[in-house]
Amino acid sequence: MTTRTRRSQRRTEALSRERIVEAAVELLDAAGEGGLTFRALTERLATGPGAIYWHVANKGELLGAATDAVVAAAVALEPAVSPDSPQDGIRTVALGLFEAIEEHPWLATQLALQLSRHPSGSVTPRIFESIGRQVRALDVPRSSWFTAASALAHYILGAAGQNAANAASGRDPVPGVDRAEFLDAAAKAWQELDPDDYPFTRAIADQVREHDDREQFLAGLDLLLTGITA
Amino acid sequence: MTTRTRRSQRRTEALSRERIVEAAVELLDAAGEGGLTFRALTERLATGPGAIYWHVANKGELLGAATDAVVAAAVALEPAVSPDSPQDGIRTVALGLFEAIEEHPWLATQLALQLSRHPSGSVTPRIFESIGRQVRALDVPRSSWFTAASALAHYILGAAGQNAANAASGRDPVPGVDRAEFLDAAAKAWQELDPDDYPFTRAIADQVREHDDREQFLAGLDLLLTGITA
DNA sequence: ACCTGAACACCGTTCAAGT
DNA sequence: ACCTGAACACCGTTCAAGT
Repeated sequence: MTTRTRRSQRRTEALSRERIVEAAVELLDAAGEGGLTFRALTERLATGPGAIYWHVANKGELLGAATDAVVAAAVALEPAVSPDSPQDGIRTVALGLFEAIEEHPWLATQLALQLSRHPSGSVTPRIFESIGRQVRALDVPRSSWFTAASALAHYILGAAGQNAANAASGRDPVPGVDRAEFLDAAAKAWQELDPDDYPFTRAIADQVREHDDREQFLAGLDLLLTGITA
Repeated sequence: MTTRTRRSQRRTEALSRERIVEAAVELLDAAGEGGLTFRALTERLATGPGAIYWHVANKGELLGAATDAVVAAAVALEPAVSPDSPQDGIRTVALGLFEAIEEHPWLATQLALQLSRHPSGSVTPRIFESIGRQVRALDVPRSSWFTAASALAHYILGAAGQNAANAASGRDPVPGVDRAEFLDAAAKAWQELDPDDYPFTRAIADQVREHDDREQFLAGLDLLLTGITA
């Protein structure tokens, strides 16, 4: 069950912060939060814990750097295409983050941690900037910029985070947990709730089974965009 | 620096799942995620780890139960007042969750975990139901219920989560970290960003310093409500 | 300046044994 | 049925020592 190590022989290139962060992301992708340990990291990098601590202060900083690296890659893509409209630009940014969390489900929790606990770090401004540029292009007064950008960031990160597990199970080839089963189990559980306490949740349980995460995500985003430009 | 134990003598009441969850919430409130350990728990409950494992399966289940208990208390309050309008009802539910995260900052991360990894658990339907009831009272077609309720849940939890640290530092009497300083530091860091890379973020840095979390939260919520009822 | 690896304190969890 | 507490495997982190 343990991942086979690809390099138990001596490493050739020198260690670097970049190389360490790269390995951390790989471990997180492969086995989630619990997969990132200093022992797994030292094995993969063919080194000792002291070497890693020379380049990063502690595990928290390493998680922050891994989060920043993935977010930077996600929001850096968009300048490539010039959107038809500001609305389209916002959809592109939003989908970029949505897909980043889809590929790296551990990102959802880390994002919540980074944004709330370290707002002066690099992750928060990066996300704020890419959303904000599109907001500025929207036809809203300057005094509304901050509110609009905040609301969009909250919605996008909230939605992306909550879809993380769904999305991950959708591409996961691990036996026993595919997307249809996952949604089916949730829908079934919701339908068996107490009718007196949960009338609404029961009433929409069937829509849960049929819905598409991405469509749902974009539909909600459009509701917010409508409100902003109203 | 360690919290003084209140009961090192033998406990009088029998142990119960409820009592354990209650102690877990207290530890989480006092010292955050890191504060909840089985050792701290056994000391506080004057028992051994085996006794706790008789009532809960593992730490994950305990965190889930603590989260559910706090959320249940937060959303249970609202039937007491009957809202003037569905919009007002949604604001009440939203503020209830906002305040719960304000009082229990660890809730932000746990909510993200519960909602994404365990959607068939008790937390997700609880939140969905309290939002959904108000949505149903809104004048929107049945086919839009699910989208509207989802969008609201995403926004509310995303926003509440990202405000968690701000809010906590606002009431925290711990020396060196009060709310004004915290926001000031963030605003200052944003103003020193590279002008070429971060024009938007720099431009609104001063609004960060002056904004009120709760007003901002409600303003964003109203944008979404406008979009839903448009 | 950069790396090694043994050692430390602490963690979640188990389980034979008690009542 | 419920609880005890020693023990186990594993974790993040440190640090004297090497190059």
